[in-house]
Amino acid sequence: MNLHHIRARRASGEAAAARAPTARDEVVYATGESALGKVLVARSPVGICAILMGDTEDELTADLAARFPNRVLVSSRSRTSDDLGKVLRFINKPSTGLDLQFDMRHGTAFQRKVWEVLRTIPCGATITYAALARRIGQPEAVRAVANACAANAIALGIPCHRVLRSDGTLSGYRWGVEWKRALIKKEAPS
DNA sequence: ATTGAAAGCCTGG
DNA sequence: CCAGGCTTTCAAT
Repeated sequence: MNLHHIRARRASGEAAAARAPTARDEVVYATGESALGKVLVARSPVGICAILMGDTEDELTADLAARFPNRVLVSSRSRTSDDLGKVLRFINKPSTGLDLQFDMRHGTAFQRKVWEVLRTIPCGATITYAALARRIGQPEAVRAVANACAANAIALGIPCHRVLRSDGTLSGYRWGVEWKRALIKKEAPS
């Protein structure tokens, strides 16, 4: 295998998907304005690795930096405009879905199990923490499941806003319960 | 109906 | 190893 092959595999993202993320994997990001507030979208060579919400750009980039401490962060509107567009469109009309590839390599094995199940919850539907725990085969790990939801960096893409308490009430949300309430309302079947 | 405590289990420090 | 969390269940006001 020569240098060209190596370069090609790196560029394809497939090799990157197989290995653990390294400092060589740039994280490219940009922020935008949605109807509900500011949003940040970030991608690695593998896919979208973060979708964050917040009130100010500083807050958003600080959040990103905290989640990816030893990666090179690159602000680039041009390299993220497609992604950002999709996310903003999704917020306006969630029923259209979010067609993006995700990079969930950060996250423990347990967390990824939870996130995978979460991705199967369709727009307009909700699930309970207890049911989520059952689905991953660990019915007792309810509280750990909630923590896994809280650890999710890919808001909207991994729809942890569709998780409610067993009594049907709205529970916490990393980005504030107001966002959660607004998203669920927007997704509710008319 | 409310409140409190304990259980159960993954994480980060 | 320990403390704590986007929970849940159960017992006691």
